[in-house]
Amino acid sequence: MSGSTRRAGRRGWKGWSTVSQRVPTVRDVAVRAGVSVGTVSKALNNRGQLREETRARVVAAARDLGFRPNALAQSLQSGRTYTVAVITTDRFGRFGNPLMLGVEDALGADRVSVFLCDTRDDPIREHHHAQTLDERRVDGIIVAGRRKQTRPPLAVASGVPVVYVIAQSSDPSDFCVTTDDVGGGALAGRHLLAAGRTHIGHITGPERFADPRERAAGLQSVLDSAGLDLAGGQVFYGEWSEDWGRRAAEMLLHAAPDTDAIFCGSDQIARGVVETLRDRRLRVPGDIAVVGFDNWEPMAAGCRPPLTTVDPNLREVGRVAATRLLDMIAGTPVQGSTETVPAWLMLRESTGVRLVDPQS
Amino acid sequence: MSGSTRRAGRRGWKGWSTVSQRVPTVRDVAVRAGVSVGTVSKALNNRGQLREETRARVVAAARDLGFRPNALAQSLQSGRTYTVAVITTDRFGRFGNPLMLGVEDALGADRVSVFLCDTRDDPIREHHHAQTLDERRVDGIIVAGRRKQTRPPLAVASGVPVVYVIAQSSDPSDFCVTTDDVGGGALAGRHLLAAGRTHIGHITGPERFADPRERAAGLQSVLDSAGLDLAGGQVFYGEWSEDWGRRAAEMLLHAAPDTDAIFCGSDQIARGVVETLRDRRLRVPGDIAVVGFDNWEPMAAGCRPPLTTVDPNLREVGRVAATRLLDMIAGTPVQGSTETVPAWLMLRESTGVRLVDPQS
DNA sequence: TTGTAGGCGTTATCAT
DNA sequence: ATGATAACGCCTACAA
Repeated sequence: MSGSTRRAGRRGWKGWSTVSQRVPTVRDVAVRAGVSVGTVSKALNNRGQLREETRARVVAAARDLGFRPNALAQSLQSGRTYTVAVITTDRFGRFGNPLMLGVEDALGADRVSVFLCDTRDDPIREHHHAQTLDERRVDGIIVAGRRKQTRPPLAVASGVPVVYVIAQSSDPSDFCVTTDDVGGGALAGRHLLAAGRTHIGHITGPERFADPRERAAGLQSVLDSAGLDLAGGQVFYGEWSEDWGRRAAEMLLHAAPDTDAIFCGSDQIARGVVETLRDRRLRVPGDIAVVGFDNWEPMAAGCRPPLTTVDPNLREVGRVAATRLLDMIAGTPVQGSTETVPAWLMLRESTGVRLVDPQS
Repeated sequence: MSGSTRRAGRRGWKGWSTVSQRVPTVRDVAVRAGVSVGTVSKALNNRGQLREETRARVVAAARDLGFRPNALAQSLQSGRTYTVAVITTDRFGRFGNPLMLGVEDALGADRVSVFLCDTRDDPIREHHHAQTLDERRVDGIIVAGRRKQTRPPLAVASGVPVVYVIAQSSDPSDFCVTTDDVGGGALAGRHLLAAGRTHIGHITGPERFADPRERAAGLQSVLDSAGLDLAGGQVFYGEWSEDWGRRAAEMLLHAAPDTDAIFCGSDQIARGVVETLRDRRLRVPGDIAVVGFDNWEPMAAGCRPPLTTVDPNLREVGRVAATRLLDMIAGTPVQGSTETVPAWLMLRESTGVRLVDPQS
């Protein structure tokens, strides 16, 4: 509970009043240390020339008082807030998590705090957030979409650095960090080829999205180089659901009974596929190898057998985005207009890799 | 890209310089409108007595200049930042998502921005964040743990309202909002009883955690009232994994072959259980009904059959926590030291509910 | 080596 | 009805 007067606003405290314990300012520290406010500032920021004894006295006074510099006042005069915002349309969805982790990796080292704004796919909300962030004078903004698409630039005051993630701005001069879906598809394809599979099918999400199309293109290019055709003669586009995975697997096996590998556009789809295979008494990876996409741990690891899957490296995407943003804030011009982060392959058992137990 | 001098700090802009477009202040608006800064403030905030014509002129000037009030300056003088922080130990995990959604539900209406801080279960990190938040003068803090346990109070300046979520503070005077796991367990139990099941088993997570114990207690109390015993004669405590669900289901069926319902401590466990049941040619819900816990949509809905599951109502927990925090900030004393949010049951097919298609 | 004063952008009080 | 001015808390020239 603990409520007491801790603010300095002239309006004073409007709540129930308790002991009036003002939060200490440089002035209080100065009085206690028997010096002036200027000296306090210098002592606490290691600036200027000060006698060691004085500095120590000030530091001690600050410590005794529990002095915390007011970041608002500091920012007001420095013009830097050490604050950035992440605007996500993702409804705090699962893709946002690794991304945020990466962002914090990069930002945490720099004492930068993060405003999290969820637009819930509502342009009104987004605009509202953009305005608020303007007013708060954030140093920079990361705009994260969950799909590869082009979106209008964030309506924000000119001059605030913005980095787009996955969904890129329609303004070609804006900078964007994104995943490598073509590369991810190719990775899966090469892995299956290396495992000796030659009849590879592909089941994925909606064709109207760019992401699944790119993944399919990556796979296709690898098959082309190997002189192979897609099992079933087509990409099975559908939905991002387990159920689609189940149904599409039936279709694929019906069209191409000799299929010996299936690359899936998501781990959810892959789970559905694996379930159908099990129902049909087909062994994974014995008869058919399966590769997923996302490396969504609980989905992929919980699968039986555990799923080999393409990890789009979202955490790294977040880290890169934040790093570039910091660069822009510092004034270092970032080169290029889009940076693509390579995907990598998480090897589990669904493609026949036998993981060696380090214990044995 | 767009980088220009937009800050007012005396240090000036250290980056590459472009057109020097200062961000407009009340002063600029005042000049353009031909009035004084005080008048601008009144006009823009609808305060004091002003001629309508003047007000309009000021508003127009502000609009023309793209004026955005500097929130830092406002906060400095008002003592309110309209900013709260959510500190989570959850590594941005999945439980944090619905929680954050609820928090934003409550906060969004009030123009309050959210700092998101992830401690990654590291007390050092937590302390560091607490200090930063102190300096930023946030109006309040929500501390969210992912498990029901007692934790030391957040080391933060006295006077900042703090609401704990799920994990409660060891200081009994601190306020906490949490889930109703006993109630959730009871809900599951009553539902299964109502479905005519009388041999109900329970498979759940580690016994050392309070959450699974409470869920088990809730189920047990319902069984007691009905004069029934737990199928298998014990709660099957284990891990939060599908694999444990698979193994435990074998054990339970071995111990009590007449089991006709299984309540699982998580949706992941439930998926494992369902898989084992399918392998054994047992129909769900025909032979055995299954109830999960979490209502983790992709897990529960992707299951075949879709999983009836207890929804711990995390979004509501977040909403309540934020609402109470706003109350505390406003000075309204919150009553009680813990508020428990009721769980509810998401009905799907794994307990025999036949969902009526609204189309037909 | 230390103190003084001005300003960051805004709001509120008190003159006018 | 409007203007001038003093805070809010801090930092940094510049003066002492």
